[in-house]
Amino acid sequence: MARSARQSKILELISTKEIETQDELARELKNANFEITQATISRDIKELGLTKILTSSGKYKYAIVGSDEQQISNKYISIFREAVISVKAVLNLVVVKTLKGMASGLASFIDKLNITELAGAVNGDDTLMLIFPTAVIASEAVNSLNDMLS
Amino acid sequence: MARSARQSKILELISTKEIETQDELARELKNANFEITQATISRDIKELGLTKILTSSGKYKYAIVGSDEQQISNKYISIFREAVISVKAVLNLVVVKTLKGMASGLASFIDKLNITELAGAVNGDDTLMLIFPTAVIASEAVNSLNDMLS
DNA sequence: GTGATTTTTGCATATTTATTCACACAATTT
DNA sequence: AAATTGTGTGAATAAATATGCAAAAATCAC
Repeated sequence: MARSARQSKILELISTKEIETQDELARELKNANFEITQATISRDIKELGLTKILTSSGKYKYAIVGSDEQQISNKYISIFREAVISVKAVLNLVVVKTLKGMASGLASFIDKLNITELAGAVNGDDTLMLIFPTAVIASEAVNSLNDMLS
Repeated sequence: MARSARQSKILELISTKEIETQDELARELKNANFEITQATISRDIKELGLTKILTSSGKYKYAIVGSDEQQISNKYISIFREAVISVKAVLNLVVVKTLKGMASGLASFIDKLNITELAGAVNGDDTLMLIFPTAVIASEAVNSLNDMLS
């Protein structure tokens, strides 16, 4: 479990902060109580298919980026499976319960999916809320998500 | 001029071969008669905003990838300007004459633009041909391209 | 539980990439 | 023409990243 939690945290960190190096990521993870070395981060980054991209300010930062094929998903789905406890629709909302601390990493990933009907997403520590335009679309989304989990 | 030609060649190389390191790119450039060191390639790669992405086989290779903002274009447009001699429509085709050797680098770049109406593109050494569904669309494309050049 | 097997990790180091510094050359100013 | 300024480059090196290998941790079969 620690592995997925750490990778989920990595997704969160790179999407909320401008992480320039793996050492920097190591320090951030240390703050979040993941005691880990640069070597392991290098491996995580490869698994997650993350890469450095150039920002407008001329610095490089890590980001989630489409790989060659759209085969990225597989690794993410497996993190998804480990992190998610339940998925339910409430009116036009989808509420996803996750293990503690993993909601934000998941949110970053879902953002990258560019789901057209998704109006927005907010998250706490162990809950992720997806906002859809209608209840019908929300319940369809619950079905797709549950399919992905099984 | 050598600079743009070299960078154009880099675009061609990374889109036709799986280039894994800057040293490898240096060797390929040497074959194409660009005598250059890894240091300069590092700088070219940063200017072009290229990054390594993970291929499905688990190797890293260099690729053109969307940067943070869509500000990539600027550098490419300047290569474009130096390379292009003329742009003309012929029926539903657009024929772009370029300096010798620069047509294929340009083709790689145009592919990345994901122009929806563009049915396809082929190139020789100094000519690039863009195939559009109709003559009207082709002549509109000529106008946009000429705008970009002025 | 025990032992066998697989996975994950750190350490040390190899490999790869970015940068500093010095210099060559071109364009511009005086 | 000489001085100045700017740009591009390589050599050397610093910085960042990937990896071979051994050990630790987790998982599995019994």
